[in-house]
Amino acid sequence: MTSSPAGTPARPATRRRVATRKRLLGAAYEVFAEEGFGRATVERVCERAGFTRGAFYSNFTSLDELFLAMWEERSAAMLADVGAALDAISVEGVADLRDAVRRLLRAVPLDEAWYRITAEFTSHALRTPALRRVMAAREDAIVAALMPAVVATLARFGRDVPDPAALGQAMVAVHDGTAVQVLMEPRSRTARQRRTDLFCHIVLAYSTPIEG
Amino acid sequence: MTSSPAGTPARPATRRRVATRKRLLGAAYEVFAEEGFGRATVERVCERAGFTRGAFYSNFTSLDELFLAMWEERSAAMLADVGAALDAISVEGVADLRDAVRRLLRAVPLDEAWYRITAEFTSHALRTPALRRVMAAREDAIVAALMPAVVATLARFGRDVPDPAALGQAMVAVHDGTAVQVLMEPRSRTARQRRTDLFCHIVLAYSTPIEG
DNA sequence: TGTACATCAGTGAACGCGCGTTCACTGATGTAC
DNA sequence: TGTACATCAGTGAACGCGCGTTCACTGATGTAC
Repeated sequence: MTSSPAGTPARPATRRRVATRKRLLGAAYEVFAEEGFGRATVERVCERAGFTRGAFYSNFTSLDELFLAMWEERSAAMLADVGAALDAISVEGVADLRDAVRRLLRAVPLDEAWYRITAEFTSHALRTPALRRVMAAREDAIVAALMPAVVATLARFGRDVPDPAALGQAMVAVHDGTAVQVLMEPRSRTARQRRTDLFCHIVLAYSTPIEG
Repeated sequence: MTSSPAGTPARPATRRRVATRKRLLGAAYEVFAEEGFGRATVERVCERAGFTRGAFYSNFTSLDELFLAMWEERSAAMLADVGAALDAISVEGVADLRDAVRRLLRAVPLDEAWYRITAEFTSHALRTPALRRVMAAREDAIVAALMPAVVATLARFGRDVPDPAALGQAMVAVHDGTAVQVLMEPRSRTARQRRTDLFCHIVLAYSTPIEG
């Protein structure tokens, strides 16, 4: 996934280069979130990062490449965060299922900037076959990484999940679908509460009581 | 919602003008779907419609205005279509609840171009307060227009819906969330089937058996 | 129905701007002694 | 640790393109008789 081809690139270039890449990736995050994918330009990203455009071309070959690199970095980081939060929940004491769901949802940050980037990436991926595969792979990775903790937590409340993959896909869909609603009406408590309700319903619908 | 201010504009301009607007709106639909919101240009839209750029400025003041006009027209049309399909379902004989859900989903076209435009609009709306309101209003209209038929159909299967608004919001969220999944993996039957399953679960979770 | 005229709607050329992309160059960084 | 040198990384100027926006103009459309 990094830009190094077959041969080992020894050290990942110089410190300076690493720092420059990092600043460009950070600037890309902000600019893509603010302007949208189509409106983001090399010029704006470099300006935000405090470089001239030449610096960009010395590190990336296209905005697409930069966007993808940024997205992979961020989504991997977010997956790790959520995973850790989930593990914490499954260890900590939680009162009941609804409480567990509430904590789970709090663990997934409803960051507007990140959501915008996701939406942009989705649109773009629908237009670009290679990105579709990247996105599908990421979703599989998310489901694979998170479901064990979800299943474990449900087991502690006496519930078995016969088809974890189906529950995973349902949770991702419901998360995405309700995230927009909540972000569109940030003040509305109703939207947030209904989101939690919906998650509880899903979790119950996809699990069965363990006998004994 | 149309561009006429307070005073009645008598005839809606000349036939020619009406035809030009229509062609521009159609071209906008295609170009926005293909290029994305940020990459669509006045030049491309006019080229697609077979006009020079001047024609655009004679009819609209900005791409934003054209986009919004197009979106409102299309989403209203789609709402009407789905409403009609729903009414048909609630009248026709359907075997069971799952069958009703399956027909309902078939009534909502999973058109990729339209989905892209929706995704673009969502991203854009998140960045533009005025558009947020437009989008929230549209969602309310969708729920208000469709729920009566949904509730009626459920009643025919002996189920009561205590909170139609909550079910409506849940259905919209699940529709949007699963639509991406299905469009991302168009060949996968699994995705489609899980989508139907999820809808069935939701419908059951938000309704209760009628006594007697 | 046909003709003459007025108004309207889209044309196409012009201007300028922002940006993508390249590249010779310079200052920063790392290495060898 | 300090110095000399080689390489590397980002600079900034230059070029050109695509596009937004304007506007005088012309051909199309509608109206009055």
